[in-house]
Amino acid sequence: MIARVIVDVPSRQTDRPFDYEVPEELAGWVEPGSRVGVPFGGRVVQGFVIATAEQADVDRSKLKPIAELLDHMPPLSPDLIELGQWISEKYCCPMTVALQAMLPSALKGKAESYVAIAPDKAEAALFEADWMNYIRQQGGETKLASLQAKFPDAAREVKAAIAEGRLTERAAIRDRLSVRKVLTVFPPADREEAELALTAIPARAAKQREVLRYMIGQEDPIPLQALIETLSTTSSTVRALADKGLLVMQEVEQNRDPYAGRSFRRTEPLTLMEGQQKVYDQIADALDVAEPRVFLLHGVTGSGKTEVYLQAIEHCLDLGKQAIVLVPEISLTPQMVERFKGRFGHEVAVLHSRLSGGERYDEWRKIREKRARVAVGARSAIFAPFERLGLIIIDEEHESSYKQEESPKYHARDVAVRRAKQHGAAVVLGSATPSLESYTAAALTNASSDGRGAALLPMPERVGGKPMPPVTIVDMREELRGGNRAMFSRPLYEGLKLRLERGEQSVLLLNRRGYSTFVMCRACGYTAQCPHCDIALTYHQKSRVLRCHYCGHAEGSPTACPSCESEHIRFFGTGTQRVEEELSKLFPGIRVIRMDVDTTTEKGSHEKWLTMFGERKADVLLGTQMVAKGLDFPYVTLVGAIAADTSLHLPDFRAAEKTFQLLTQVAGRAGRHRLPGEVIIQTYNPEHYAITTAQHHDYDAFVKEELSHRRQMAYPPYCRLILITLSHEQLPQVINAGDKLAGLLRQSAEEAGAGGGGFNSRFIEVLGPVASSIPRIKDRYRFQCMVKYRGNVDAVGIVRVAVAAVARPQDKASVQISVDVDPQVIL
DNA sequence: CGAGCGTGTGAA
DNA sequence: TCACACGCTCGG
Repeated sequence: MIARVIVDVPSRQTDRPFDYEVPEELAGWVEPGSRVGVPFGGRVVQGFVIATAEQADVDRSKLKPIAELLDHMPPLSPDLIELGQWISEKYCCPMTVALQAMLPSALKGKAESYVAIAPDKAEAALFEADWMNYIRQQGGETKLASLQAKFPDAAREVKAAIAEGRLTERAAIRDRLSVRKVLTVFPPADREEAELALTAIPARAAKQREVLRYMIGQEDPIPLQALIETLSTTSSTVRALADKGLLVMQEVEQNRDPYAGRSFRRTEPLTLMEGQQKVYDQIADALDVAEPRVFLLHGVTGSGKTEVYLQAIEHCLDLGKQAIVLVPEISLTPQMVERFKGRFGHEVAVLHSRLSGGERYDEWRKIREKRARVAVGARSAIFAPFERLGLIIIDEEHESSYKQEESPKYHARDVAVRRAKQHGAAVVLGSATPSLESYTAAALTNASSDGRGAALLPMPERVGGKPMPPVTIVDMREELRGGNRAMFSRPLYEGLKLRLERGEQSVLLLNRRGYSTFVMCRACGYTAQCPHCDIALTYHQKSRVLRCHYCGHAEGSPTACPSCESEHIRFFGTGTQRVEEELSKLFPGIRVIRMDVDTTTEKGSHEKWLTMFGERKADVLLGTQMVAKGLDFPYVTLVGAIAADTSLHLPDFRAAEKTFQLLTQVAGRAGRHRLPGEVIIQTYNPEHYAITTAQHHDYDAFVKEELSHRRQMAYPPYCRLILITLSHEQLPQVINAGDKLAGLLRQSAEEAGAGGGGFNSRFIEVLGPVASSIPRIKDRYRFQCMVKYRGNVDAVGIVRVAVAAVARPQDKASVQISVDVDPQVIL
């Protein structure tokens, strides 16, 4: 038998299957999806079997055998292999990168070298070197790495021994992590016999007696460690009993359950409101017919989307299928997990980035081994290895965290639609502020109603008929004219004061971390820049350093201008740290929790701060966009956006969309319960449509305006985009490669017969090369080309060919090229 | 990507 | 004449 193997060497020229002989003894074990170790170019690497065959692609004598099989159960199923193929094509990445992205990183094995004493040379005891003795002690074989560590000076001798054949070398793939095993003690099988034996234990072995007596009274096996602790004894006592055959000790597989010891209160389905019921019925119908469908659930904040999700999942499980729920990383809080665990108990597997590698692996195995039927997780949970997928829910579908920034640069929404197609599953995209891509897909579908695309499910009312909180826009230019130069406008100041007096809570949003955004000399105009990136340094008050938010570079803050030596060097712009300081000045004794990347890097800290806030141990929750999402606290009655414009002027065609979404989301945090809420937005652009429409919670008005802008500028959803970024340490190299790439792209575009310009059904246009918006990051210059296209054009294919041609000299000095396919309209 | 090989260069 | 450095090719 032949196996087609994708080797784990992520490069353009090895991105194709290689054929291997399947050894006789593995014939029944190796199947598509198996993970194997194979000899490749003089070493052993990890690989994935993507197919098996009888006939090889190449001369059979060239074939090498598979060296080892790495798992009993193939980690990939055929549908995931197919999905990997699709990802690799669509997002322009090597197949192995796509496949690896679908698995927990624990399954990324590295080759390890072992050396053994050659069997026929075993009598060569003449070699009484201490390293040789060491190998013998280890049972005749040991890791080369540990030999190197213990006997650093023996390198020459060991090498010689291998060369002469006195030692044999073998390579094997070792996983980063394995199943955790715990030594566990089992109660005696025959209690009467054990009782009898108890009397036979000598009087001086009091501890042994105690242990045995305890174990006789025990129903379940308990971990050795726990036993030792409860009876304050030692392992030798227990071992002695085991040696006498009175107790059994065994390695037992242990799941690292991140939610162990936490009980979740079981919840029952709630009665749905009329609006919810209508939406639920449509999803349930789709589940019954088991055809691929996409729904866009447009529900305002607080409209009860989650309950609809839960009941849809329940229906899906009743049909004998499984479900995936994606939520943005940031809202994977215990509260969120609790809702799912509360309804579906231990059948829920939770996958997110704050889990340790081992925990993540164990949750994944729970799915693979069919012990879980619901997966709740961030982006990568879309790859949960279910066999009969019935339903995929993507909550807050507009969130940008569904797009992976590293290769493979996939968008979970697009992958979800593709997976649903494979399984005949339904996709439910939920949001209060749907992305324009999804919204137009739904609008087009409803117009044509041919069953393809996305069906729109509106839920315009809040549960309990709660009104949306009133939103006040404060024009900061007016404030300035009125003589207020502070960061808080008078209305926001008054609002905060009132909340403090009433003992209510406030949430403040500022999309800039650090203390100040830039440092400038008032005398000569010098600004502190990062020496490695073309970006201003941010001052951090606590550590008193200037830090680059792109590469992490840090330097001491200057007291005098490094350029003109003037002392008029000042900090400008406002970051979260500065707001915190200002709050303490204005309201002495105020309790502020600041949440940004600087305060939430520690594991569990995010959760800790939110719990504190929920227990009303703080008056104000101040943070970057992470405070905008999914929080639900009854005593929050004021929400303030300190500088709504921060995200409005970013060099991104989605800037207005992101601003609208952020403001709408954060506004939804206020007054969700008994106490009425209020929202204050400070801005220098009070008449901008992203802000005025957010003020009135008017999604439709925003979309109308934004779509007309997109149409004018020919941006998505009116076209598709591919952004190609080139980077290199040397500027001329980047410019050169950029020109060459753009030339090739234009040539292919022309050959594709779709000339630029206009809105004809087929077009492709190449823009650039131009310097990227941040022209240098980490000492690398950056240029970019953009490909805009519409209709039936294989733009990704054209890009792939052009990139391959430019990146040909594959030494490490060559220009790095990254291809970023913009999330596409679902159809 | 990385091992191995061929070519070329330099020092004895 | 040999040692090593560099770059290219190829891997099953």
